[in-house]
Amino acid sequence: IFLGNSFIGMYAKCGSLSEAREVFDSLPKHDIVSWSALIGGYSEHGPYQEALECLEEMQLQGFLPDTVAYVSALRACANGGFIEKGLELHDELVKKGNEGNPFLGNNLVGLYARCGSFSDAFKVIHMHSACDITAWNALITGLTEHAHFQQAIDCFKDIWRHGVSPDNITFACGLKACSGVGRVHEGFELHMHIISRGLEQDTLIGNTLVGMYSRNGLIPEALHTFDCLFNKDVVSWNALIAGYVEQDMVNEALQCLEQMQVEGILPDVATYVSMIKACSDIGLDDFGVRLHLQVSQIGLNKDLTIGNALINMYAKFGVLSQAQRVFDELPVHDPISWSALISGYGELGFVDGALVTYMKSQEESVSFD
RNA sequence: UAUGAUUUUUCUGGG
Repeated sequence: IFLGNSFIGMYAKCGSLSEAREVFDSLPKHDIVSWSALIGGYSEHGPYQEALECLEEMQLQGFLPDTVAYVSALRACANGGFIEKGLELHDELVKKGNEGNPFLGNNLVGLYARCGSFSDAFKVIHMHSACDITAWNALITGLTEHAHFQQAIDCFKDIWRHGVSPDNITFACGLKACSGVGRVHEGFELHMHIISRGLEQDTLIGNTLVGMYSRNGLIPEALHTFDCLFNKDVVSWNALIAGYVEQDMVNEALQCLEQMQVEGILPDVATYVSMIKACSDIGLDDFGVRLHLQVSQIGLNKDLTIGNALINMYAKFGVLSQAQRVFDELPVHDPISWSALISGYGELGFVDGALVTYMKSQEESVSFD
């Protein structure tokens, strides 16, 4: 059963929920961990509703969920936006005497922050004694993701006043808040502060700095920060490349792609997505095709984000047959894949293709926003 | 000393 649980956990973590379910169903006996691993998978990758159903189901079968199972289910609520259900679960947990568990308070703050209920998030963080730095990090992240950049920055500064010690994740969150429109000055100040604390070589913080400058089109600053990093990983390169692509500096991006491999770092999904985007942006069709070939050789043409980028690229080049082929080779589609293909047909005046594709999407009940 | 939980950097369409 331990071995079975590891398999469930492994499949659940990489999002192969049907496989996880299969292993689960094939086990003669389950324990709390089997259920929690499965719930954890559904909470992360969906369908989120399924996580909650599992929680019910395990209780029907006589298992008493522990805090791990509950916290996983709470995460499903956060990801799926089921805020009411999340509160209900939280109440159950508190009733069972779990107030002292920091996972709980942290998770609740995360739930509120992700759903945009910031006054509630603040309330919990101020009242719940068991919140730690993780809760603050979640709050800053939530504010940033809802584009409340100044509030996120203020929150970041508040941490010191509350006597909580920031960790490297906190600094990354602060920097991300400063990456929002028009806040780079604060980001620069924070950069100086980070240097004064000797934290600029931290991989997470260093990469976040490169990303902040890069996203804001401050290429010289991004490049300088990048050059100063002792240990450049694939994320560092990706952050720089994304900046170049954004500025249409495709030659520089290309040089990065070569140089990173010279230095022994393999491009990953994010690298290829940026490069494919670069090709579609400036109409570099021959290199785009070469990239398509490359990703196919390593099986990444089945990756959703890469596939979507390729569909978009071929649609822009007017090669709908190839766009369709990439689409067909994808094991799963999301609304972005569908709309990239549909608008590709539409742009070129292939009304039939657009309509047929739209009809198919409706047969699969895809919803567009 | 190896089965499960909360926060974090780079990433996809159209506008």
